[in-house]
Amino acid sequence: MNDSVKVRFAPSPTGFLHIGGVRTALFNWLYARHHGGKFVIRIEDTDLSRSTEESIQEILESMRWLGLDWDEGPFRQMERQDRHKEVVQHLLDQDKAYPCFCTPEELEERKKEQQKKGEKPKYNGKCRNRSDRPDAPHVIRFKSPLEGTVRVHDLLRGNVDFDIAELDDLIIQRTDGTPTYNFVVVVDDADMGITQVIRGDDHLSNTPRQALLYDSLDYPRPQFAHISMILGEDKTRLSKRHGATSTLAYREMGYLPDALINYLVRLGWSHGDQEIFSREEMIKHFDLSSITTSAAVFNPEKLQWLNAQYIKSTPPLELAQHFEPILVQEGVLKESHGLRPEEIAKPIPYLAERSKTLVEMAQGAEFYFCDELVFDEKAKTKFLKPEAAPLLGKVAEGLQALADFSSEAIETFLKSIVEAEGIKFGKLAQPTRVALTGKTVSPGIYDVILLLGKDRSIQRLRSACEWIETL
RNA sequence: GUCCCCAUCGUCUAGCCAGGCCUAGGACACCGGCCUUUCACGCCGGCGACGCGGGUUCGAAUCCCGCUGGGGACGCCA
Repeated sequence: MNDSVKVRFAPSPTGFLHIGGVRTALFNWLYARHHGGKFVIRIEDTDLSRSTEESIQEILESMRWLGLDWDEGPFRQMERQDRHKEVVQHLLDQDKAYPCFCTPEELEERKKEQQKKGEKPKYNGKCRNRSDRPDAPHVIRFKSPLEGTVRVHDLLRGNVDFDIAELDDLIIQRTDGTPTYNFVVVVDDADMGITQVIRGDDHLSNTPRQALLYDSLDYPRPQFAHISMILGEDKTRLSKRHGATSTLAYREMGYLPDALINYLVRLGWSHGDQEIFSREEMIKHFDLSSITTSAAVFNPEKLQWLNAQYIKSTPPLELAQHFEPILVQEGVLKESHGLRPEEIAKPIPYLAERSKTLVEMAQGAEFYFCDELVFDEKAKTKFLKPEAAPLLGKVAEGLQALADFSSEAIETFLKSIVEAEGIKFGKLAQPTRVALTGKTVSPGIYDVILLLGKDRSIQRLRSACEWIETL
């Protein structure tokens, strides 16, 4: 293991993990795996009012489903409070931080005034030099330098300069004694020995503040790489309205983790013209230098196409383990079905090339797994008509007599009927399809018969005939 | 408003750093055709972009400046 690389994914547990977060996690994971370094998960839960245990579990479950394994953690920042307090005290002792007694209301009012005047809203430094220490609620602010520039070196964008005058004295500890993000992120990254901070570019403007903190704490700064964000179709930040659905929702919609990962890796990263990457290939080729810095729009159609590719190329038995929960979810199978993976995998070869999601696949597999066939009413009235009955009867009879029950034999047999009757193949295939599957859409008709087996096929054909007679 | 980032087909991107090989390549989507027992798959073809204006240069998608546009940040959120 390469000790010189250690990266982290640091989600805040204030909701589910969405696509944007997954991509940040993925890039960190790939960076660690490519360099043989370590990937750690750290839960940024310092906002007590919004963090939930449920979110933490959902985030971790998402990571596991996606196969993004971590080497250390998950650490929780709240468990490191003593350390954070110690560092705050250290800053206080060195006169690099100070208590501020301004109330939120006061601050709010000043902010409004500044905005009215067209100024950048900033703390005015009121408590920066006050010498009294009243026994009143207060926050701790970092005593930022007043002038100069901070140069942040970004691995993807080069040097970015910020005017210190744009910054103000940020709060590092709240009134309730808990530390704030910009402060803990510095302390934790430094303590944990994080070497590269790869995160969304919404953090780029926080970086000068953090850089200043690193400097005044005498910590070496890590390297920074700010990747672009993923935008919704309207080109605004991903939100609940967009594709910012929970990662686990994609699982429910029938997406494969590999497809999602593959889709996401190509958002902002490329390796020539290659579109499909195995994990090994991604790890092998992943490189910060082939990352684009412009924002990417989330495109569900391409994700769906990739999903279809993965459904087609994943071995049936392997696909079965993802397919089974979807079959249950879609009500095709009962939770207590007791079927072995081999049995679940049976219809997959016939369904894979016509399914974009596992949900579609489950619907297509209904005829195979159900005991009682459910008919599509339109299909029934259109194809199960009196003139179809004799044909269906002949198919049933012929199948009964078929010694060699193979796809080829079935084909030869069905074609012989078509020839004898002097009809088009579709005239026979469609009613048969409806009789066997209840739908007008299904795998190839020989495959359907083969899949169902002789007895079930004959039984369904017969009951279709019986139904026609009741007309 | 201030600061920061970004800018190639509708979308993801290659090309840009080391200017000519670019009448700009690939992929998704879309359109047309072929295949065909349904739906698909697949195959073939088509549509479609260097935001604008200045420079630098023999030559610019590529370098520089400005503009415009988009995004982000400006929380006792992360």
